[in-house]
Amino acid sequence: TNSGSCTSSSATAKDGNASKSSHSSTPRTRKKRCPYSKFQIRELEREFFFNVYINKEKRLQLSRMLNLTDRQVKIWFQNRRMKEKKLSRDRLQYFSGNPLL
Amino acid sequence: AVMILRSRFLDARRKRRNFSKQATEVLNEYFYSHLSNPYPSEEAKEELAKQCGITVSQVSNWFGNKRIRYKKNIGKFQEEANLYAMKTALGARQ
DNA sequence: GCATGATAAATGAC
DNA sequence: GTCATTTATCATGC
Repeated sequence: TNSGSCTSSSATAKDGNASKSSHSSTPRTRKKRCPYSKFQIRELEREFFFNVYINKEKRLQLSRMLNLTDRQVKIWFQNRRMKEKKLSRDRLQYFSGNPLL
Repeated sequence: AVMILRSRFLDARRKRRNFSKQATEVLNEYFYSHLSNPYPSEEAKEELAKQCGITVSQVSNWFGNKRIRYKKNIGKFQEEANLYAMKTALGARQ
């Protein structure tokens, strides 16, 4: 859908530096939330299907392929595991105590 | 039949339905009576969920949305805040 | 047309 | 690592 804004054109090598300035007033901008593309999601989901925990090598490889940082891929897997856990809880609650069947 | 249930579950997730008036009432009462620290404990969430007839996750969602939307525009919620402050004050009198 | 509930990135506590 | 949370975005209700 979108193309130009979030695709991390720069900062591929080092991201999130300059956080050190420790001078009293640097609001250290929280990274703006940018939704990932369909392609990125598909590849992330594909890898998640094979293994819920991703190792460092695959993470680096995947981050390069998808033009994301290691940190972003790592965090995506963390969030995805939490999502899976919540889906399990919802499924259990939904199908439990069901008068049908 | 299983497929029916499954499909109903799958699209029942993002199909949003507004909470009942009473549920919103209960949630707002808690929120505005804990305005200095609107972070209910896990036990409080479970109690609120039971009272409102919703899940704990829905309670968490409601408080998350409420906190940030209140913070973003306190003025817009001033009237509502006064209303519930009045309500709790009256409730405490008896 | 916004209000509202749910979900998706991102952070931080632990 | 988990997990509650913040924030923006999405999808729907009305």
